[in-house]
Amino acid sequence: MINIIKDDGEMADHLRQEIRTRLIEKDYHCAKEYTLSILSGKWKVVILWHLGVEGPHRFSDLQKLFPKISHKMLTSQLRELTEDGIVHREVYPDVPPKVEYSMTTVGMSILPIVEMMYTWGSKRIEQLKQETQ
Amino acid sequence: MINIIKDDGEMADHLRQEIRTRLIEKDYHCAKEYTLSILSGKWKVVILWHLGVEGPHRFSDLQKLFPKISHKMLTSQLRELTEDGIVHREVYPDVPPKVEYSMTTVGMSILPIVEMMYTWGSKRIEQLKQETQ
DNA sequence: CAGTATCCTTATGGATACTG
DNA sequence: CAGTATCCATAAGGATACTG
Repeated sequence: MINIIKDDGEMADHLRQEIRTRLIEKDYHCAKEYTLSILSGKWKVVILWHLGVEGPHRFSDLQKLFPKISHKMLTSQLRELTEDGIVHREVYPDVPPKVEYSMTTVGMSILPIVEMMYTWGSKRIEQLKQETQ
Repeated sequence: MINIIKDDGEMADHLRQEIRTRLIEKDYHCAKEYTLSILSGKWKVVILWHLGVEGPHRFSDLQKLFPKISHKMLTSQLRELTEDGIVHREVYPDVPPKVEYSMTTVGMSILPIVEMMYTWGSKRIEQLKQETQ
């Protein structure tokens, strides 16, 4: 189901929300923009990589993986990925709370793009190194 | 050659510049981030699509293609793509000035990723339509 | 543990005017 | 035509304190 809830909170990713709105209103130029709006975000592709390749992670696991990410950023990136149906959020009725994030089927289907980004980026960085030698 | 010129101008894409700096200092977690930093930008993938599929375009051609883009945005997106070696900027000694933008070889090599983004996005949008029926 | 809420600084991006 | 430069409104994102 298209999640029409528009987050008017302070942390709204404005561009992403705009494209979500345009999607619902069938007013978008191009499907590429939708994909980009899902992947754009300082930490999203690395989060997806870890969830896709290594399996489910808890909130605190991800914090340990990315020591430089702020609490607020990690929260918002995960919420947006969940809203877009890429990531599943499982809350266990434990005390203290336990929340696990994992890839959905839709999420796994976007992983090849992330992998291509990795391959292309690696090659390009190698190329740049050669040229500066 | 890695372009080390750091644009301290007002329109600097901060995240992109940060990753460029980290790249030069060999301080990056992952090559995926570099690729994403190149493609991230409200209009970049659509610009790349048109240049890659339809061939070279003049500045004013692109303005006609995207009536909603501001002059300043188009300028900055093209400058960033040029800095990253994705797009070539050819200035003709004409009066009035003529400037033509085209894909570099490196740019063409990133096009498959843009195409995958298009394919994935189209399928996902179709899927979402089905689910809301 | 896994979040929200608030405050505040920095970055983004539109509108407009000017230039070779 | 193809840009720069400046001003200004809005959005993103860090730090900190609080909560179930």
